[in-house]
Amino acid sequence: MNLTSCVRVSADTDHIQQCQERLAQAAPALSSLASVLALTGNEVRLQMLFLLADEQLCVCDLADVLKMTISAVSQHLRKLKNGGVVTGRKAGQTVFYTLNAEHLPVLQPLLAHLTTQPEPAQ
Amino acid sequence: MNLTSCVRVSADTDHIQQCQERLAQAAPALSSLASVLALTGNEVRLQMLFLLADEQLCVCDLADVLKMTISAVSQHLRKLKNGGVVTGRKAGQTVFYTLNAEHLPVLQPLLAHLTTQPEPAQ
DNA sequence: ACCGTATTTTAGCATTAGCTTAAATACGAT
DNA sequence: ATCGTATTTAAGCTAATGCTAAAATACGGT
Repeated sequence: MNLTSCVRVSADTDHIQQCQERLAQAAPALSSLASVLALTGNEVRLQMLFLLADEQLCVCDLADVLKMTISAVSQHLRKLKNGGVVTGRKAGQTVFYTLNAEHLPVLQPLLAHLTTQPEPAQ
Repeated sequence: MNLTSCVRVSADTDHIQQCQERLAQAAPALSSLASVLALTGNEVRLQMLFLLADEQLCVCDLADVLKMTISAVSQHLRKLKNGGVVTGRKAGQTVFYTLNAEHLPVLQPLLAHLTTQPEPAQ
């Protein structure tokens, strides 16, 4: 049969449409948020953001701390930069990265979960 | 040469170690957070969570609203369920999904960004 | 100008993600 | 028990992700 939806009574079209409208209204904010979250959803990048929340760091520093290739670190930073999450400031030949103000409202509550002592889960 | 780090003076080992310790301390919370964010970082799943924050929905409803295959929706829900983000309650033959309390502290501030009118970016 | 350092970029590869299709399971009604 | 509906699962395919290795760029010092 391969129906794309159920036949249940409760599937009233009004309700479905109402949901779709709510989605449509939130759409731009939602897709912007999703792309920021996709960036933070990588463990390496989340570590970077956690560190950058405290102080600006250069590519070398991050590579040292994370024990990763400079190239790999640079590629992550590029993604974060393209996503508007971090900014690179050049000082001589080294580039210092900082959290970008644009998405701080999203980032800060997230990073807050990492500094507060998570109470023993019981 | 292919150095894994720079030779700069500012790369003092103490500082690097200090960062590594901060990371190590946050590690468990950080990797847990990263996996939740990876789940929310998908646009389809973020839409689902946005809808589920308002009311519980079944697989059919979500498929209708999102105009997606039931199978695709079900697979997204499985990921969310495995990640502890949603819970499925069975009622007859339909399964209603709800946001799980466990990760609400992370989710709610995120979803809040979607309901508040984002002021025109200027 | 040349060399060395810091960073970025490219190409290539292995792994993962998300979808489709089709089959399998769960449950209710008859 | 059988049939139809709701959901899950499995297999397969394509596209995206994250890494490595190597080349390219940017910049300072000599």
